[in-house]
Amino acid sequence: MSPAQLANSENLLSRCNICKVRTYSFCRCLDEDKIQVFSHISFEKSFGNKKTVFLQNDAAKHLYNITEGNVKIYQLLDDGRIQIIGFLYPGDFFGSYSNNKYNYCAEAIGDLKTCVFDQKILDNYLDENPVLAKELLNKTSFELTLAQDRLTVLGKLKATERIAKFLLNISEQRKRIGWKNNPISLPMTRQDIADYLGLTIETVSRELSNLKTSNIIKGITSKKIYLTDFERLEGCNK
Amino acid sequence: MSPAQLANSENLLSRCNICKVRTYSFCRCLDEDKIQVFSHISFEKSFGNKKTVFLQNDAAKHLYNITEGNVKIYQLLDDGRIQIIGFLYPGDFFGSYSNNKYNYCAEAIGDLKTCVFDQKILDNYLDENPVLAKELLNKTSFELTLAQDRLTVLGKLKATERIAKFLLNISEQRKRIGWKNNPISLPMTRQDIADYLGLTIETVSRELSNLKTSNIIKGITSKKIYLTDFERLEGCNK
DNA sequence: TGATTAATTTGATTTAAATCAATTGTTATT
DNA sequence: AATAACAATTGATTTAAATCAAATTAATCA
Repeated sequence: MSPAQLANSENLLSRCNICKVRTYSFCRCLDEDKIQVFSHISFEKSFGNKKTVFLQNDAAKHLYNITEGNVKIYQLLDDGRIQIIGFLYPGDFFGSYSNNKYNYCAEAIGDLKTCVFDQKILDNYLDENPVLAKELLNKTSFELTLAQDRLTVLGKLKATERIAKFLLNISEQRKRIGWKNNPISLPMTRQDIADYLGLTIETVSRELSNLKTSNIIKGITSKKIYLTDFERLEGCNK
Repeated sequence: MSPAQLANSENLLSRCNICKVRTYSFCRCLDEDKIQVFSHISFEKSFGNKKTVFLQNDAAKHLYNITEGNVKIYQLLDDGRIQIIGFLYPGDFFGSYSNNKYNYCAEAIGDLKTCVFDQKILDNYLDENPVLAKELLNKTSFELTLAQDRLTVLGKLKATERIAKFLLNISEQRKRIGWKNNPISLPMTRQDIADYLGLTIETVSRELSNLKTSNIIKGITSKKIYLTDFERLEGCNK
């Protein structure tokens, strides 16, 4: 029997067994015995492009793990200004573990598949499984360091530096989950990049054009970029 | 015997028993039995004003909990630019739980007392105490939401809005740890505020002056400010 | 206490990035 | 393939905040 057939016959058991992101998801810390139980406390949910997963201030009932696709999480100000908090990738989890309200909106970029956990059930599960609690703590701590690094980007870096760092970060992220780090793809729009970097769409576009004419990057399409000169790109952030 | 004398005679046992920040520190989740054991895995350490607790990229061996005083954590760019990641208050913990290097520098603002944990020992302790692991996860998740809120401040808010939000946040923070929320004190310098808000010292000074002439705040001293008009101050951040 | 140094405020000018405006390129639809 | 709808780029102008420059106020020390 193939893994997929096994999945069919044994149902939830093997959803985790054939999961492509398990090696870099927070559930990776569970052994085969535990994952059988664990697979029963989550379910799959898919979203189409631009579909909202949840809104800021919604009651935070669930925690999501990305198994396929991308997500943008963002905060909205009452006059419509948007700040994108992050772009998320397979293996990232989002939602809210500890608060009763979500702290941001979450929206699918392209087709999205997620593994969904009920916050309360997960919370109970953690009491019996300190390994998982520690793994979640590790992942959350790591998220926190990323957010802190981003504070420096938004607080101190010039437009050119922000763009350069953004491109390098995406390249790194790809490496981290085992994809080749060049060329990189930008699944989000220019407006998204602007809202992520605290810039305007025009500035993003201009800075990308500058990097192109300096032969530091090469545009394959507007959403696919080849990083020609890593050294000089790194030099853009002092 | 007074609690202090008891502390002396019974040593570490009672350091936690007389601890002033225990009700809002991560150790609050431990009952009396557990805290006796727990008190042995930490020790006290004090720092004078402007003393460095650790530097960015130092090996992250310890985790600190503030029992008295304030800390600023900041990132340094190689050309000397500074971004202050946060100002920390009694009951806040800092350092790095999951990474092997600290992600920021930490420096005392005024006299500082901390409760120090060895990262590895704490990590082992968590295996036996999922409650503590969950509490740390809760606190870290909360830190993450604060950092995310700050991304919006640095990415999207105007100078006036940043200052207004900053003052309101400090007022809230005081309430959270049970102090009266007005007037507020600003233990940090104007330069620190600027480096925290992604502004310059001149802009901070000017914006504070504007708020004063609009009778929204009143300067008692340069480090002590009375919030005269909360509504209009909140109105400053749309 | 006054002298010295440091911190803060206020003013004049410059500038990086925003805004306003138009054009070009890309994707989807009939 | 032509049209429409959307996304991205490029150009001209404005502006919020940075920079440059003093002046004022507060803190430290002999």
